[in-house]
Amino acid sequence: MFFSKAWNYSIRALIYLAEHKDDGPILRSVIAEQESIPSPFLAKILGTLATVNIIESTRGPKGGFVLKADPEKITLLEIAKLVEHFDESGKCLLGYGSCESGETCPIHEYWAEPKQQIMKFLKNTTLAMIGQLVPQQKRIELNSK
Amino acid sequence: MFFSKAWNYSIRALIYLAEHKDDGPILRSVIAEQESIPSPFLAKILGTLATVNIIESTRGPKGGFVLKADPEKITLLEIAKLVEHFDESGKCLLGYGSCESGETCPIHEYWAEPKQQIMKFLKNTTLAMIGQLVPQQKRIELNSK
DNA sequence: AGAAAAAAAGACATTAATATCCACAATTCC
DNA sequence: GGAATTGTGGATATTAATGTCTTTTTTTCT
Repeated sequence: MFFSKAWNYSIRALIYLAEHKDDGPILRSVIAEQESIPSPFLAKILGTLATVNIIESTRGPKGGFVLKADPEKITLLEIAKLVEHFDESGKCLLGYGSCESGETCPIHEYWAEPKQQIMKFLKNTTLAMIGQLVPQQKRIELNSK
Repeated sequence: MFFSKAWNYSIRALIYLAEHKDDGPILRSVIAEQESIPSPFLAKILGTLATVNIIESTRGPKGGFVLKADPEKITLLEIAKLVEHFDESGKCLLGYGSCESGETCPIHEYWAEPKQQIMKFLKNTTLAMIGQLVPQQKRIELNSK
């Protein structure tokens, strides 16, 4: 899968919140159902997103979650670093120590291009870009797994 | 890390065996020490590689493991499929079902290029290519983690 | 003030990957 | 044939990610 479920769920929850930015606080239970995310697990994710002020939470009746950050500025990389231990360093794929101290191990010759593309994807893709592109209907049926 | 430890260990063990192709059977304990791989874990990996005839095992004194397959034909993808559950399908990064039924979800627009590069890397990189390029000395110090 | 709604927090369970250990089987050497 | 060596297989432990449950705190509404 390349990225964790937590990352996957985070992006989907944020897209949902972006689409309902003006509807007032959204219940976790609603996001969980609409996006097929385990509700208690989502609670933790939303908690994390709230602590770094990407979203805002309010308690009590009429409470819920609202997107606070600018979707143009939320990148996939930021979420990856937040909810999983994403390794942004140039660590060698095979774990050879020499690659980090200037002298690159030669598997880098082959890995460099894919890696660069992945980083570009994570850095340059924003929530706004995804949200715009994913029409509501297409997201209704989710994978069972 | 993108790829599992099992994958990482497999590649490194195979490179070691490729370099000692003509030295007769190599002990698991030697590979484990030289490549800093947990010996009992390596046992399982070597077992897996042996069952699909990539390597050959012999028991008893003077026993050990010998590379059997042609390094030119062992690809990184083959190992990934063998020792981890590598998902080669075009499954949507965000888990949206529509992507698999012809209509691609629009995050694919951004993910397509990195994904293609990764697959190219895995399919086209062979053990022979890595082994040739990695000089012995460079591989001595391994990452602690 | 009291009841209900909702998030927050923390304990607990499950699963998969990683790692270790031990008994067993096969082989070699004497 | 017996002892030592080495892989094989199965049981178990550890860790991290995922998933669940319960209690507490905050807020709103009556």
